[in-house]
Amino acid sequence: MIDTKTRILDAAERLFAEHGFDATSLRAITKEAKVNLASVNYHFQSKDALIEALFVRRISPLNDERIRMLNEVERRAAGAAAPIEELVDAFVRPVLPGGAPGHHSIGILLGRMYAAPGGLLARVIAPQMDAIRERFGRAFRRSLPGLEAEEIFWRIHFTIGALAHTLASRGLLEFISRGMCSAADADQARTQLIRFVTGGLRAPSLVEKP
Amino acid sequence: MIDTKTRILDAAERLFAEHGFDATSLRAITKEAKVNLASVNYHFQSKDALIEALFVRRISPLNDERIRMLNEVERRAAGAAAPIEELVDAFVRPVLPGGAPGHHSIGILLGRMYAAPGGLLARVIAPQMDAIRERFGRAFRRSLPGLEAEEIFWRIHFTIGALAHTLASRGLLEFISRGMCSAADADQARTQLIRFVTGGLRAPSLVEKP
DNA sequence: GTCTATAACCTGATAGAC
DNA sequence: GTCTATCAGGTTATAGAC
Repeated sequence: MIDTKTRILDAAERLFAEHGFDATSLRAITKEAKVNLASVNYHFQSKDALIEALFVRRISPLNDERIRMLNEVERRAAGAAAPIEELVDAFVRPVLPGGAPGHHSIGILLGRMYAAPGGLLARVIAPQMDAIRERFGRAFRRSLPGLEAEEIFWRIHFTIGALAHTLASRGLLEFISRGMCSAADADQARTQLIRFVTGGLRAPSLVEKP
Repeated sequence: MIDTKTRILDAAERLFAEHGFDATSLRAITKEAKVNLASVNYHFQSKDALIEALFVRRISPLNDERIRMLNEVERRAAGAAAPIEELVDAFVRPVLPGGAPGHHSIGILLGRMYAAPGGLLARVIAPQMDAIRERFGRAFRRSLPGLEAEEIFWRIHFTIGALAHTLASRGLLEFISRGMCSAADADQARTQLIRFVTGGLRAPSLVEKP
């Protein structure tokens, strides 16, 4: 039998992903988790704290996997600049469905969070992103020597946008393609995303070089 | 004096953008708009209907501007395939700040909506996107003859992702760049976005050609 | 740690006078 | 069209027995 705390987190993750944070009540969560209503406030202090705990549980192993893949990529490059495709793969694969063990609905919550009001991003994600920013920032600068630092930040920003949209968008791809493509196809999503993003990162600099 | 209906729409747009749909009560809206609480249910039927009306008011002129710009691009191309940069510009500029007259906070709402639960996308946006999908789909296919139809849909999907993220993301770029770049710089945002997306669209096809 | 019961409050929507 | 007053129901959070 799984313990109460974990069952609450699992149920909350599932329901938040499907209906959003505000539209999901603690009553719905405790009902889904088959636990008592008061147990949420016993194990967590509030609904907000539950939401934070839910992200913290997933993000740490997810970022560990990113760093592990990046280490592997750099090991293979043997001192040379790493191929952009492989850097992008290390960055996106762990958050895509099937990319890391034991994460289920967190992708859609992550994708939604970037646009969420209320400072969730600054409060929860940002503090855990220092190592990622440092390591991937350096790797991209090294593999994209023709770009200014500012341009690289803009392009990482757009990369995260394409990734977040792939994680969280509901039925848009199916709609624009009239059903020809499906965002649920995880292999296609990853392959197409990496190809697109790599092309974007490799685009010529906007800055005239002397 | 602006009429009540418009004042409600303006106040709702502003507050929804700042705090989200669920966290904004009708009471907060009527207070901000300096109108009576009951007038919301008189002019619109419900909160959901108000949200729909709010999008409908902005999307139509915005898509008209996209088509107008596309017409101009194709006129200049004089029968040849249009340059990708110009197609992307026609697609993104009208929704970016300053790109169309009289829209204020709608960008962040649009950007957020793609990831929103509750079928808002299917209910409100999709029905108004037929002309856009048709015209831009054809133009991109013509200007990207090396790509399969499926690949083009995937890449338009990622383009919308990067665009939505630029519209709605709150402080992420500032965070990853440690303040070097700002998403509030509309000219930079548009220029960088177009360069990145154009590179992504132009990336080589994943499909082997015989 | 787990339960019941309830406090204290806020919400969207509406009835009915003007 | 605009107002007041209110309904009916939901919400988070907590107090206190076990």
